[in-house]
Amino acid sequence: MKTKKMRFLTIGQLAHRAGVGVETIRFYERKGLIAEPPRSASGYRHYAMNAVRRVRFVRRAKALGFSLKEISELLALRVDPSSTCGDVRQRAESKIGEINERITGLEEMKAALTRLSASCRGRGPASECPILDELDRSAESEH
Amino acid sequence: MKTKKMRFLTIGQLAHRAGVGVETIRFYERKGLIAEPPRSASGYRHYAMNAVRRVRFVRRAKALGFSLKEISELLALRVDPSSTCGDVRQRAESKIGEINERITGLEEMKAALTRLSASCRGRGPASECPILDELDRSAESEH
DNA sequence: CTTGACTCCGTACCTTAGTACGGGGTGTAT
DNA sequence: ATACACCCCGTACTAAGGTACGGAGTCAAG
Repeated sequence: MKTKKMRFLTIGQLAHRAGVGVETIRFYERKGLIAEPPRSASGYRHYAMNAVRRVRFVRRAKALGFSLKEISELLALRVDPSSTCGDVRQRAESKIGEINERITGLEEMKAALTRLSASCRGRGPASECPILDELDRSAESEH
Repeated sequence: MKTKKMRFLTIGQLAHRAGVGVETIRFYERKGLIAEPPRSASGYRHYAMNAVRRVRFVRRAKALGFSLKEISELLALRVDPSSTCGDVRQRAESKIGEINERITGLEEMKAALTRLSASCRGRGPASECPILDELDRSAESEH
């Protein structure tokens, strides 16, 4: 347990500060989400302090529903001088659209399940359950 | 292309009628979602007509948000004489709860993204985009 | 100078729900 | 009798996002 104040972070320290596992850092590096840091003579990764921000960026973007692939595109936009703020906003908006679609799908599932659930008084053997019956009984939607 | 009226279905016919691929049928069999059918002398699967219903049951339950594992539990309930209709309904209701949680999570993402998106007027280089800035700038929620 | 924690690397494994592949046998229409 | 569609099986691969493993090297403290 070394806690000497250093100008850089080891991979374990970075992982800890960013709230992820060490393996996750190396995984993100392989995916190109964080840059390969300089190495010590013995090959240890030495991260600058702001690497924490970078990892947290990834985590926050993920929490907003972006995939790692999309996150690396977002990061590429930032670096590319020909890309604009509008490009970024466009991505945010299309992600909102995606989320809306997913919500709609879930609402539909929920409505169907609610209807099914209401059809069942909860008495009697499962073999006669109207829920299972209806799943079984043939089939509007498909084919 | 044989369309002679038979009392059974080949795997391809079953797949076609159920609206899935042949490989999916074999996959469901491996997963225990559909029973292993009798075989012809040469090893071909011979499905009873009601196998179509079974496959469609799986597809419909999946469309309602159940995983294949959960679907096999549902199917097990139906066969188990000690299980009741209430057990089935309970599963439906806890799935509704799960869906509600997912919706809530998506609503939160959406709200956060909407706020971010509004902070960006869409002008200027991506490197100065307030959306990226905020993703970058440190960090309430984690750690 | 040894112990224990940490790091390196490559590779394999996990989950979910399939899809694809390759080499072989079968069924049937022409 | 031969073409062609269909079926068999086991295995590997896909996507996403990591997690785990094993053997080796390294670092700092006691």
